[in-house]
Amino acid sequence: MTIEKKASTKIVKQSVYSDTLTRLSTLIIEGVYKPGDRLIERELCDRLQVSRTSVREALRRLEAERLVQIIPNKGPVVRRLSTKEFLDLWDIRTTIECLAARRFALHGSDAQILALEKCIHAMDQALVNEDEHRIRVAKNDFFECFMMGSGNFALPDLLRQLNAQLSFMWASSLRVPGRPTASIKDLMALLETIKARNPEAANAAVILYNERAKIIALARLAELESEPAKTPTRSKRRVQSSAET
Amino acid sequence: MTIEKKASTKIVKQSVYSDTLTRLSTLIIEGVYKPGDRLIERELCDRLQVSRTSVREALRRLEAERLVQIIPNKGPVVRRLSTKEFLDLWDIRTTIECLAARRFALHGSDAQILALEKCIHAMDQALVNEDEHRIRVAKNDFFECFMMGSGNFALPDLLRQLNAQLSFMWASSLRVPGRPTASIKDLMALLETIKARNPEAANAAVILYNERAKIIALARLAELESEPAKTPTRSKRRVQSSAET
DNA sequence: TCGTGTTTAATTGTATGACAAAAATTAGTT
DNA sequence: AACTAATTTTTGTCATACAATTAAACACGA
Repeated sequence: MTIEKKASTKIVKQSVYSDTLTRLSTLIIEGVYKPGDRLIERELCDRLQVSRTSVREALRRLEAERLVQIIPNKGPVVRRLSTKEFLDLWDIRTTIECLAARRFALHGSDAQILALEKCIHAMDQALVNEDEHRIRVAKNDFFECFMMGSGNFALPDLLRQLNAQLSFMWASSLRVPGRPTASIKDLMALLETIKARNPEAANAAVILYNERAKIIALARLAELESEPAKTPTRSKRRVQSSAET
Repeated sequence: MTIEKKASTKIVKQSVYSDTLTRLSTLIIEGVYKPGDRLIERELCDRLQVSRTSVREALRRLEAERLVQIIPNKGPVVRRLSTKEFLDLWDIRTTIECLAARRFALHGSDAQILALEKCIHAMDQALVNEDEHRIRVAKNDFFECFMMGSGNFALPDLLRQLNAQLSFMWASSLRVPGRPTASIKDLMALLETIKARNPEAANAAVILYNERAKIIALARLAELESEPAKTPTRSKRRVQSSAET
């Protein structure tokens, strides 16, 4: 198995496609395009300065990752989750994390445990500073560490995909006052079970942590579902101000 | 002003893209293109009679689903699994199935249980007749039922994706004499636990069944790894008179 | 004002041609 | 056979085209 090494100074020229993919998914995950929004191809071409070919290839990829839904003859739309779909995904995510936690507790190296601890602290810091961007990065790092520590190399990708789908509430879960601290505590507890090399406890810790986070997320979801006065495909030209229903 | 009548024959005209996707993934899953094989775009265009545009979009999709790996400047290749990767995926699959089994046992309707039973019988039949194609169909049906019965609508897709990745040994696991019967027995046992509405037993049944199947799969994998006549280094290939205009 | 049918514009789905850059193959030379 | 130069394939990307479909704008009668 080859492990790729990235030289620090080396600026890797990405392909137009992969570049487009990254930028587009960022636009979605960061909420520039919101669930339900149409993604008009030409508009994306303009914004990203790439050809329709590349945009479409990126869209196909995002469709596969369920971030975007491509409706025949109508085009791509940012995927919107029903509460049911949300819960289904959450359940899977929890299960996956449980697997990771058990394995981490069993096989994780001390170095990996240390790395995980650092990630949690970084996240704590970011939360204290209320730095939205850093929080996101820290969360990603945490999950990356968590999954890698499990020793199952297919997990990071899978979880990344699940998280992307759930991303619409990601950035927001920290807006709930008091929650962040609680989150960190939950993660600390998880860390302890791993340190103690106790897979069953780790499993339980993940469930607990996910159960609590789910409640917040559900609240956020309800909030989202009530507010969206979805503008019917209007361009920048006109702004529809009237609210119906 | 043409009034379309689509009453009896519901032949839905698929898009070229989705058609291409299906056909291409079938070619891979059924082993026409084997792990490691290069997928030359123009070749695929010829074979499938579609434009490069559509082929490339389909390939991007398959890349996202990890059936194909697109190597920069080299092109798409049918993904090949190392033993480690295989085990990692298998572990995830088992976990996912466990989740499904527990939920099925808890929430599955009687009708769904019945459907599952039918699927198992259909599979049994197909195995007895040694009808390769029907076996594949039966397996798909079984998993579909199994996942749907769980009530988690995100599961069928996820499992389908995992199975596709593991597909290289799918068709073959039944070649091992004696295994099929054992498989069916394992599934019957699982069915019983679900009927008994016993989630923990169902969980255990899935683990058992997966553990046994894994052994077969691993053997098959070793077999595959030893035989491939791939040419990693430069090899001289004799070109017989392949003149062609 | 409100449908409701019609015309017009925007958008998607797909194909084709083009071309530089990177790889693979062939041919030529030692 | 080993190495290198020349040639052909193949990829990655863009631009253009155009039918089919959908959405928007418009017009008109109730």
